[in-house]
Amino acid sequence: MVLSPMRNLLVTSALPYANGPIHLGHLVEYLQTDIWVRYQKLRGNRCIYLCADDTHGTAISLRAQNEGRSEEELIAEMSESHQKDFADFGIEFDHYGSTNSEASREICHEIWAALREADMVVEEEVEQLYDVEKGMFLADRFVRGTCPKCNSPDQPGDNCDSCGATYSPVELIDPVSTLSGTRPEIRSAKHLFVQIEQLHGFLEEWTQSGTLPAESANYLKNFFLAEPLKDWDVSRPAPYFGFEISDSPGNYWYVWFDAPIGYIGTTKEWCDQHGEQLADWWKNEKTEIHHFIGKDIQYFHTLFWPAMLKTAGYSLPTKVHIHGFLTVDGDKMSKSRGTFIRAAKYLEHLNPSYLRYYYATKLSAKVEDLDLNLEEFVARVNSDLVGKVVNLASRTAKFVASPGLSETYPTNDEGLFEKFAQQGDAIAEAYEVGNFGKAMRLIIELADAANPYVESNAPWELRKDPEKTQQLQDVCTVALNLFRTLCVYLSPVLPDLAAKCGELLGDPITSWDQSKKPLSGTPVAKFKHMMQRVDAKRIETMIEESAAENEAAAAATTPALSFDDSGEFLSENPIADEIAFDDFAKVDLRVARVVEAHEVPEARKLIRLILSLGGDERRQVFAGIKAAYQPEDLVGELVVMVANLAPRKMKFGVSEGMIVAAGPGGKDIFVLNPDEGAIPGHRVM
RNA sequence: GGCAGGAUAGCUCAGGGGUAGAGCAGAGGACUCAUAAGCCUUUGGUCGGCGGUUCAAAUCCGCCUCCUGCUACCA
Repeated sequence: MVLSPMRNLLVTSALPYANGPIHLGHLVEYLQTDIWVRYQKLRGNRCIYLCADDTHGTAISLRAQNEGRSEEELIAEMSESHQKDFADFGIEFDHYGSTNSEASREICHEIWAALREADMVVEEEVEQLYDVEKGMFLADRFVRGTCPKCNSPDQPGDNCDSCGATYSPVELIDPVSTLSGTRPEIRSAKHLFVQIEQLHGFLEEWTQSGTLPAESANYLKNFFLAEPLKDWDVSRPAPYFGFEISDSPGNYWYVWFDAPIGYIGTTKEWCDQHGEQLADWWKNEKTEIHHFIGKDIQYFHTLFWPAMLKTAGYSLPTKVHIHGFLTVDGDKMSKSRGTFIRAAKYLEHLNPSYLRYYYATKLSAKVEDLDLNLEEFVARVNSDLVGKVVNLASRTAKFVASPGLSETYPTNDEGLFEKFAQQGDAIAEAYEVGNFGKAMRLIIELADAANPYVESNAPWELRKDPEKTQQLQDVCTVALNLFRTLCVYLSPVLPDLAAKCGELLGDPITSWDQSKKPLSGTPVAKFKHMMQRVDAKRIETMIEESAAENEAAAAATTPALSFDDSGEFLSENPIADEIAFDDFAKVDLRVARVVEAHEVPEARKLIRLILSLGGDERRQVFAGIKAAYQPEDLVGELVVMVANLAPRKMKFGVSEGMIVAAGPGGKDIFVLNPDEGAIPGHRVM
C-alpha cells in the first residue's frame, strides 16, 4: 500500500452503552482502535480519535429507576468510570463525548430534517404491549408469556425456546411484564419509520465497494440486500430517555438513531474546542473516516448509518473495521466462572501493557473471534516482551552506562540494523491493514535475531579485557539500537515501553522514521526494569475475585431464588448403591397419557388406569395412588410409566407396568409429569 | 432451518499448487551479562474425512463431519 505523505483521519470506536462498566470484551475494540490511531500518529498522519458514551434508551431509564436516581446522574457516573478505565489502559481519545449532548441533539435534528426532506419518513400505527403500572411500552425482551403456537408457558417475547416459533409479543397468551409482573395490555401508538429501501441501490454499491471486510459484505448481500429493505422504526413513544422529535411531539428518537450521530456530535464538540470546522472532517473528500465496531452491530453501521449520512450530505465511512467477540479459554465470558472480567478488576492485578500486547498478537483484519487463553497470555508476554525484547536492553545497557553509545554507529553489526529498518515497511503494512498479529510476529522475529548477536559477541567477556572497551561499547550500541527499533515498532501497542526506551537512551520515540537511523554518541541512563513478568497467581486471584463479585451481585438481584430445602427425607432414605448405566437403561421409561381412570371400590390404595403410549398402544396399570388423587383428575394427564415391567396378576386384573411417582407415600404421593412438549411414547432417559 | 467463518504439532496460530512452518510447552547440552531471562541441538503433524482437477493438492473444486458465530417485528 502506498502511504501518501500526510493523511487526515477521523477514527471512532463504537460508543459504549452507559449501562455498565467496561470489561475485557469491550477492550478488544478500544485497544485495537487505539493501536491503529497511535500507529497513524507515529507515521505523522493527522489523526483524531473520537468516542462517547451511548446514553439513551429504556435500559438506562430502568437502571436509573432501580437505583433511585435520575438518568443524568447515572450517565454522568458511567461516563466518568468509562473514561477512567480507558485512560488506565492507555487508550487516548482526542475527545470523549456523550450522545446526550447539545451537539448531538443538533445533528440529530439536522439529519432528521434531511430525511424528512427526502421524503423518507412515514408514520405507522404499531401495536405493542403496554405496562399500565410502569406507564410504558414494553420492548420484546421485557415480556414473557405462553407461546401461541405450542402453549409452552413462560417464553420470551419474540420467539419460543420450546418450539422455535417466532411471533410478536402481542400474540403471547397470558403475557406478563417482567418489569412489574403485571399483565400488560395491547395499545397502539404512532411510530415513525425511515424507508431506507429508497437507497437500496446506493447501499448495494457502497457495501460491496471494499469499505467492509469481505465476510461482512457477503453477509449484507445475502441477508439484507437480496430483498427490499424493511422500513426502520426510529421512534419510541414517551416516556423515553432521549431526544424528543421536533416535528412529532411525544415521540423520541430510538437509541440506535442517535448513537452513531454521536460520532458527529462528538466531532463537533472537539472542533469547537480546537477552532476547527466540522465540515473539514465530515464533509470533505480528503478526510478518511474509519469506524471500528464489533460484528454484532454491523447492520446499524453499514445500512442505516450510511443511508443517514448520504441523505444528509455527510461523508461516508472510508472503512468500517469489524472485529469478532472475545472468548476466554475457549468459552464465552462467564460470570459464574469468573471470566467476565471488568477492566478495573484486571488493573487491580495486572499491567495494561500485557493485555495491549496480547490482544495485538491475536488481532487480524478478519471478522473473527479472539480467544484470551490465559496460559498463553502468560507465556507470550513473559517470553516475547520480557525474555526477548526488554532482555536486549537489560543485558547490555549497564555496560555502556558511563561512556554512552559509540560516537558513530559501528559498521560491523552483521547487517542487523539495516535488516531491522527494512522490515519496517512490512510491519507498517500489517499495522495499516489491521493485521496486528502479523506485525507482532514480524517484530518478535527481529528480536529473535538480535539475541544471538549479543550471545555471540559476549559483551560480558569483552568487559574483562581493557583493550576491548571500544568493541564492548560498539556491541552494546548495536544491541541498544536494535532494542530501540523494536520499541519504535512496538510503540503503538506499548507506549509505556517506548517511553522507557526514550528515557534510557535520552531520545523520546515520536516517529516511525526513528527506526531508520541509528542513534549514536548519546548518554545511556542507568537501567531500570521496564516490565515485570506476569505472575500467573495474580490471574488466578483475579478470576476468583471476579467470580465471587458476580455471585454476590447475582444473589443481590435475585433474592427470590434462595432455597431452603430440608435434608430430612434424604437422610432417612439414603441413596442406593451405585449402578452401571446399562442397568439403568434396562428400565424403559415412557411418556404415557391417562386415557381412562377408574375407581377400584374393593381396593384400599389402587386406581385402575388405561394408559396410551400413542397410536393404538394401550396399557392397563393399577397405581397405588388412591389416597392422593381422584380418578377424574388424572384423565388426559401425561405421566411417566415403566413400559417394560413384567405384567403382574393382581386381585383386580393384570397390571401391565407402573407409573412413577415421588414422595413418602400415603397421601403424599406426587405423580411425575413430563414438561411441556413431551408426547406419549417418548422415551425417558 | 438458512447463512457465514473455521478445522494445520500437546497449546496458540502463520502459510496457501512444488521436500509441512513459528512461538510456547517437552527432551538434551553449553553458558552465566541479563527479570531462573538468553543461546545451541532436538522430539513431535496422513494439514478434519472422502472424492475430483493437476506432472504435483495442506493450498483449487465438489460432497460430508464437527465447531463457532449471526439470523431485522424476516426467511
